[in-house]
Amino acid sequence: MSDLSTQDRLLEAAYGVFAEKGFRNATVAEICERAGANIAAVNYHYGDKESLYNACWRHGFALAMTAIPFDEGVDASTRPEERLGIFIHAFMRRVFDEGAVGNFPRMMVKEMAEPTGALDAILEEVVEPQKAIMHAIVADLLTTTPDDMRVRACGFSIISQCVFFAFNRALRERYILAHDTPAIVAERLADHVTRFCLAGIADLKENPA
Amino acid sequence: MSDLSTQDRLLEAAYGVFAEKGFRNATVAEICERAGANIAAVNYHYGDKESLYNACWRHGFALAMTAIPFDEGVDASTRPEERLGIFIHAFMRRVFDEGAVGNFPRMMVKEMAEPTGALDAILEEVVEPQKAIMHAIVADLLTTTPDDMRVRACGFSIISQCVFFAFNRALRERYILAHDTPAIVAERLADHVTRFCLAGIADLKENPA
Amino acid sequence: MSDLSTQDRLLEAAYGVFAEKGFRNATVAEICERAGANIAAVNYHYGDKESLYNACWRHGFALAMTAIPFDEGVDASTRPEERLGIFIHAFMRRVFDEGAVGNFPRMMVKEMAEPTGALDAILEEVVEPQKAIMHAIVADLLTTTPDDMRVRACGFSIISQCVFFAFNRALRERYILAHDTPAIVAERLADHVTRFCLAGIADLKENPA
Amino acid sequence: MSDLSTQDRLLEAAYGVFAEKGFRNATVAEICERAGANIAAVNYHYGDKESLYNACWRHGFALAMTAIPFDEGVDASTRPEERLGIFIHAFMRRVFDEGAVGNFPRMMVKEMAEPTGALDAILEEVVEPQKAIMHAIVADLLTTTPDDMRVRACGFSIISQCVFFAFNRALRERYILAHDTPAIVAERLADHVTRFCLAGIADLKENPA
DNA sequence: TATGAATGAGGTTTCATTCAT
DNA sequence: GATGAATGAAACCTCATTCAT
Repeated sequence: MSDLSTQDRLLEAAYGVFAEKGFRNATVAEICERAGANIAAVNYHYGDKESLYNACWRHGFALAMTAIPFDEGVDASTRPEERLGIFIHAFMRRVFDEGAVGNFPRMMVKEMAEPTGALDAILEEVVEPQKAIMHAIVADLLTTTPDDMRVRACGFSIISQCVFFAFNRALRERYILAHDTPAIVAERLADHVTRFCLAGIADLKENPA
Repeated sequence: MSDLSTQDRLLEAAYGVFAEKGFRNATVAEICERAGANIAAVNYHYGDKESLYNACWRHGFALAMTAIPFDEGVDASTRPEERLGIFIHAFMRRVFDEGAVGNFPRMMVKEMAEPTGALDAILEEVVEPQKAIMHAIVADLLTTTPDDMRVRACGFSIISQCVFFAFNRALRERYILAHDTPAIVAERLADHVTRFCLAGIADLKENPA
Repeated sequence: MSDLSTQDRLLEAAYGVFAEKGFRNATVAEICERAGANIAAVNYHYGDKESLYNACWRHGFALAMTAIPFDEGVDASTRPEERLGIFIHAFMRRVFDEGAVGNFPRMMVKEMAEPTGALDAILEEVVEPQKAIMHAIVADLLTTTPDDMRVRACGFSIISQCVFFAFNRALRERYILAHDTPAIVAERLADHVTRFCLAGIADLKENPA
Repeated sequence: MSDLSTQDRLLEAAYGVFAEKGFRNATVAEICERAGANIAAVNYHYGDKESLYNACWRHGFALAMTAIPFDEGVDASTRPEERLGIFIHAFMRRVFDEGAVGNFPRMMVKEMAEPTGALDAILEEVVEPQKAIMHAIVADLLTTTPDDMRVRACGFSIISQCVFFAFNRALRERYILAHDTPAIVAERLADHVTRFCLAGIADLKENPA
């Protein structure tokens, strides 16, 4: 087991299983087994499977935000190009993390692909804050406001690239050089995406449609 | 029902259900019901649920490729910038299609997020051919060969943006202006992605790392 | 088993078990076992336990009404005293029936004591029709209309006596001479109740409050 | 909570829950929650759920007998007609009581409808004493002895009417004018039952079968 | 060729009870 | 004297698959 309480062991086990299999494919039995707990433990500590799932969202969100914040080293003097790079690098490091932090984008992608009833709340509480940060940066780069349609378009371009490799391990293994560590791959990919997007944004700024 | 054979009605029904719910969440009962067929029909005609799922992949792939090919109007004289635009527009039109064609990227995203045993074969048979087409275009743009690392990087940037809105309807409705038809949204988004990516590729070409 | 279909065997088994134990105390497992059917049979044939319960109500109602109608031998010339006797005797025979017919009042009493969501519909569909018949008779006896408060009062007095011994076997065995057959006991008790009530009604008629 | 000991709070809570839901439908968890006690409190203080149930019977019986005795204002000179009226009024007041006293007939009816192992003891300890009192009155009215068959028959007629509205609230609300308070309804109903039964008994006395 | 009935494995949840503290 | 955590049995329900016809 571990030195954690049963309730916390359940949370960690569930977080891993949900990230790996999604809500429906995950079974309470497997979660309990991984946590070294009785089959009825989920019900006792969390009421039902869905509440445990919600608890995992809160747990993962806090974990990811704390472990890899989007504004590390950022201050008033940081240029927007740099801030965008920091945002993308942070996102990419999360996605390629093979531990608890990486489970968060994996849960995200699964929820997006096969939404449970929790999707709306998640979009609101998890996606919106991150989007706001990123849109502010892009608006700076375009010297416009966050509600500019071009900001939204660029925001989508950035996010979609950041999210892509959270899909599954097979994808990562197949399309990325396997002889580098995930951390290095994340770094290189983030560099690429940052540069790629900065070029796209610059083009949009210089030549308005 | 329709004038199709039971076997074909099952295929069409299953294709829709799998696209909507993914493999595990789809039930044989619902598929049979939608097909106006007996509960035993799936096993009778396809052996088991998984074989039907595989048949849906082949069905959807052929359908998507035929209905919206990647090279419409392309000939030897078409410039690579234009060919990339055609590729991206075709992809986006598939993703935003609300009928049978759109089911294909929806199945894709679900399979990516929660892979079944079929993932490897799908990557090989479905993803690789599309990737080859697109990598050839990008290689042309970069005046290099398709195995160039920069080609792979740009390829990933392009694909990830094309795929994003296949995730789910909630995402589309939340992040895209709702007062336009899907076809118009697809068009605009494809324009944006094409331009955005061309700028990124041009940057990579002009200033090699 | 028997020569009935599984669906019908389930219905009969469930009818008996619900009458004996009430909705909550009855288990799907026991019903299936008694019916010689698989544990999943209830779900297959009736959807869920509650729907089977509702089917039992319809089954029992039809059975009781057919086997022991309230108006046997009644025609236009039958005097209300006699009609009341026939009503009470029929009711009492149902209550003391030790077979399928008797299960109906037993289900009734259990539903009354520990209502499920079905109570309201049952009161409407089962109780009201019987009440209407009986109130008409009492109104005749009192030479008034069925909505007269005295009719309602007498109706309650009659019904409560008819229902009482549906409670449980222990009650019947303890408070009724055991050396007579249930049929004979029912007969005697019905005679008593008829006479007792006619006297009460007559008193109400002769000396209005 | 209250100033009672945990044990007594459990008893009161359980008494209410058992009366409302019956033995099986009541859960130990709800009882403990209502009592502001720990989930293990029932087992700690009473051994198991069934023993607590038995304790509730004793509690409720004492409560009902003390709060609304059957012989209030009765002395040697009280005529049997009046004594019957007092008995019926007391019974009816219990049934229509909406507090702790009313819980007793409610438990009674539930136990009758879905007997637990406790039924026999309850019949012996609870029902028999009340029956003896009432039979003595009826025997007086019939100028006979309590073991006369007619006494038992009339006793049953009386009791069944007294018990009826203990079934459930839905019944009361549906069949009784709702614009009167329960206390007034009980009074009127008791008047009716008393008169109705006296007439029935008188008839039996004057015209022996 | 096709079906409707039937099944067994496995899922989530409920709940009285136990146990270490 | 009392508690909170934990448990095992058993309940209902779902679903892909099988089988006799």
